[in-house]
Amino acid sequence: MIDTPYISVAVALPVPKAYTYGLPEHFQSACSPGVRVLIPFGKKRVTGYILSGQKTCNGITVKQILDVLDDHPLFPGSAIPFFQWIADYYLHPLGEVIRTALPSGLESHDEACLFVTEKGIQALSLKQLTPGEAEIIEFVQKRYPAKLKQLFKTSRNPSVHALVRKMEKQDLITLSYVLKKDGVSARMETFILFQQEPEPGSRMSKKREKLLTLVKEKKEMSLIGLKALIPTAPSLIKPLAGAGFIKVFQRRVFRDPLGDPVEPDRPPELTPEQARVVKQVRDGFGKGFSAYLLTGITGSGKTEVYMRLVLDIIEKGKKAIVLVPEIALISQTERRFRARFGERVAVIHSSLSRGELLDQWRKISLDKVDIVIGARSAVFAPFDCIGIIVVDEEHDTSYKQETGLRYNARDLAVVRAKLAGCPVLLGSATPSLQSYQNVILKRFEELKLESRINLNPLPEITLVDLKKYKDGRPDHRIITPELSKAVRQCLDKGDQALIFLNRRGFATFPVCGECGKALTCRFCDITMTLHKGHHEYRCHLCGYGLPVDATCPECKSKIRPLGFGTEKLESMLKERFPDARIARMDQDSTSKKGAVIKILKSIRNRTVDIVVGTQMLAKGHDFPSITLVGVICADLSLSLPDFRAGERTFQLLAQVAGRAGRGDTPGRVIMQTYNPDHFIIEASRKQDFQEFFHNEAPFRKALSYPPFSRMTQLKISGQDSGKVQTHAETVAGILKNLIQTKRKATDAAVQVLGPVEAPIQKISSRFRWQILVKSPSAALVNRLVKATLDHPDAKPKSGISLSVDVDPYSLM
DNA sequence: AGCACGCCGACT
DNA sequence: GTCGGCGTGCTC
Repeated sequence: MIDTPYISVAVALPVPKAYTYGLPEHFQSACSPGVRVLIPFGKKRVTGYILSGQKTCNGITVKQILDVLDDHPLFPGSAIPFFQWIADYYLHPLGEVIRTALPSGLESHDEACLFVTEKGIQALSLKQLTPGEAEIIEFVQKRYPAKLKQLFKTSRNPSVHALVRKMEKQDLITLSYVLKKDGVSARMETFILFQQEPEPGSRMSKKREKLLTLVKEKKEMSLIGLKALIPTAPSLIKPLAGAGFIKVFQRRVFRDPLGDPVEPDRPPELTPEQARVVKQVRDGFGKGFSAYLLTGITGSGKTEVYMRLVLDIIEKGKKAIVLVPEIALISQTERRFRARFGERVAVIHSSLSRGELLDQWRKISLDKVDIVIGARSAVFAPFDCIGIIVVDEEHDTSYKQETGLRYNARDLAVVRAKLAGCPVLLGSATPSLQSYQNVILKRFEELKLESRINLNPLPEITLVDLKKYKDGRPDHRIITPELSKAVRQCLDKGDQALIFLNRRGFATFPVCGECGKALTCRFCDITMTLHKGHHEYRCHLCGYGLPVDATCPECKSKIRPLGFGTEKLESMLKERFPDARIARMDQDSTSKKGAVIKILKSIRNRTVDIVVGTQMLAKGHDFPSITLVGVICADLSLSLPDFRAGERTFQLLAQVAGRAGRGDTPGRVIMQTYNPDHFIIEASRKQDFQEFFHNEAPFRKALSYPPFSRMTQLKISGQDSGKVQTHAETVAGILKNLIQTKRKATDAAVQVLGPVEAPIQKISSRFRWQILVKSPSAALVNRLVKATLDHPDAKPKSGISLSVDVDPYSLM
């Protein structure tokens, strides 16, 4: 309920501010913050989000809202300061922030559509039209409504734009705006309600009688449920309803995304260590914001700690948000929460359909659940009264959204907890440098779990120096004799092995046999990868493909398939271990729906002996019967031109190694590397986060990289490489100018690096340049970048786009 | 974003 | 001389 004559509305468009609209009295009762409204904006109608009521319109002429789109707010009013914080911090329009936070497919807006007039139809049948005109009329007649945008996209005629205008003037066609409906809506189901008994002695068919008895027993049944018992039910209900015995009505139901049921579990007794950690966090309940970093090796029971704390919070009548990394399929953690809390959990996950996602969202905002568990977007869950936020595997890169609003859900979890005045618990076996630095700075409190549950020993990790095979048989550089022997032993014992290689495809470095040039993508600045299974070379950035028999574009000679990925590795293993059943898990083998489940099931049911895969294998799934893990090349990601390459490598290796021996038998890990002495390889061999941290931190500090500084990256891209460069230089010029003029006002140092060409200079025919702004003060970076973006000359000219990445994860 | 208003080149 | 290109500016 809003009882003011005006409302402040955020528009789901890239406009920087909120707008004031008139609120007719008959809409007031349906309105509150978080409800969507249909508003006239410029020439069109668009979706807006109500932010607040307003007593005055401050003297501006306002328009009235046209309609109210929800019967219940999509987010609580308490979330608005959170959204506003995000808009300010990430320099993103508020309306777009809200749109990103809400389930997709909720925006309705007008679309320009074409219609043919009488005159147009006549002209067409009298053949008075040019072929171009006739084509447009036929296009419009073929689809209804005919979207203008679609016409522009499909037509090969470059001057359709002008032609359409001309035809409109001649009254052959008309243009008007049609409201595009919501992509998804609530699902309705038919229910049957018992009304009254038939008169005694009245005659009725057996089937009708049976149906009536059933409904009477249950008082109310869904048609689907009834159909399971009486297949002909749909045709029976009409006459019964006509006679007044039953009533048929529609009611909205929730789609069930959880599918297969999960066995409920009982909370086990906590280890003394777990109990201590739980107590420590619990003691802070009700005392406002506090942040904890829970560190503990794989298998030390972090999930159980989360579950206890969450239970405690919901018993106090508050809500909990649990964030987990985005992985293919539902993770082990999600499954365990469902097993423990059942119906009280909503799951937000990328594998949900849009409709299912909307249902989960409604369940949350209608207070039907107490816990939300999900990937990064779950941080926006529309709870009003949050008691705890948990971020599992807080170092995981999937918390960072890499398109549009480039937020980091782990950071936002901390902000939301601050605003909600509740604790936030970040957990990881391999914390991010950022979070551990926060422990050192006493912003976070560290909680440790040091022993493994059941006292299972950690796997034994052996390094194999690949340098000693560099002049030997080429295949020994891929599968070394040491690894080969270990796999053989593992197979002979009837155990399973996991072989990890973070590179997919068959040949990853196809090179011309004559001129020695690498086969690169036409549209991107990278080498293509040979995928034998798909019979083509593929670009991993834009998807462009070339046939397997492609020749060198320069000299037309044969291409030599150098370099190896998972596909080649799989075939080599098949050759070497012909008796083993081998499965491969990477983006290529799991593109079909249900493929991931199939592979995971075959691992669980032990119908495969060796599983080969990329980092897809390393995350989130539990493989109790794997006793051997082989890492083909531990240094692959070490040499990337990115200051976080080392951190990522350490986390990945530690995680992969943790897959070995989670069952009763201790595991073994063979890690092949060209740099056995590198501190990152050494630290991951020992699974020693402290060693990694104390070696990595000084390097970051010396170069003033995060966590010792804050940075924002500006990315400039476009098809014309010259224009991109010019604009990048313009923007950098504005930045440097601002620093000059503001120098006296601040003593904190700011560095501007660039503009430089991005490490990958071209993706999908777009050239890329970047500028990095770095300073110990996040606020200063924020102010500077904001001022730069506000400068009129910074606005990208046509064909150029400028995007802002605050706290970038990857500088590629 | 999308659309209108407003200033410069190739056509009647 | 106009039609139509697309470069800035606004949308309650």
